[in-house]
Amino acid sequence: MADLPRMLKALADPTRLRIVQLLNGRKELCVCEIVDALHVPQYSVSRHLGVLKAAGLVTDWRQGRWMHYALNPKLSDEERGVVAAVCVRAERETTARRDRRRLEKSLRPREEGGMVQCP
Amino acid sequence: MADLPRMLKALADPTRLRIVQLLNGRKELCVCEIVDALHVPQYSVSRHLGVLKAAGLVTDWRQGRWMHYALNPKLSDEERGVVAAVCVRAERETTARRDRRRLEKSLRPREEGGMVQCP
DNA sequence: GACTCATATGCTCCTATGTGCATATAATAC
DNA sequence: GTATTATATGCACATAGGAGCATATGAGTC
Repeated sequence: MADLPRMLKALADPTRLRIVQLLNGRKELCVCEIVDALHVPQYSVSRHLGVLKAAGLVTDWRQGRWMHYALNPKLSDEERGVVAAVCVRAERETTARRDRRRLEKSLRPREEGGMVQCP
Repeated sequence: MADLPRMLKALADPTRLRIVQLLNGRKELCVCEIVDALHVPQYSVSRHLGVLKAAGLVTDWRQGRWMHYALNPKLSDEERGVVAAVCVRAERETTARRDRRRLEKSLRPREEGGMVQCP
């Protein structure tokens, strides 16, 4: 929540934009899934998630060893509007499709195989 | 036009946000009108307009001594969507109302008085 | 307890960005 | 030409931001 410039600054980075796109329309993701999807170092994803959180764009919670992230449900309608509009525009980027494909790939085994993944 | 992070970064500054808000829904403004409305040094407004232009958000053209700025008509629908959503959210800021009021004030004499203002 | 997995963070380096001042440029008027 | 008005820009400074590496923390497992 809070100030718009901070929120826009948080969105104004290619990596963070890709993260927000993945989270948009999805309930939640844990860090490792984002790392797999983006092919970006873990420390980088973690840092960027920190920025998004500081800007009020996402919330996180712990479940066992996994940290889950989701778009902040407390965002106002206007703020959701901004995120939505940005995501629509971002869909044109070539990375969008690719990230989603990789995400699905890493999501499936965790969901199918009953292994204790993100329990 | 072109890349989204650049566009968002351009929007991610309080002063530039105020400028975009003033331009949004209006045909055009010249620099001095913006300076009057924002109460910000001329060199600052000029610099910020440069950033907005470099990001493809605005276009400028000269008319006599006046430089006119307007939202870039070449923005795609998706990009207009972003700008619109941001402006909707920005309306909540207290500065929005104040800037517009000051703008009207400096606009009126130029339009009424037939003096050669922004000819 | 030791070990492993998932994630966060301290540190350094480098680059980008905003501010303020003074000054340059560009167009017009005289 | 000089003067004036409107706008842009060079420079110095301070500060923020991102990348990369190593390491710390936290939660389970054995």
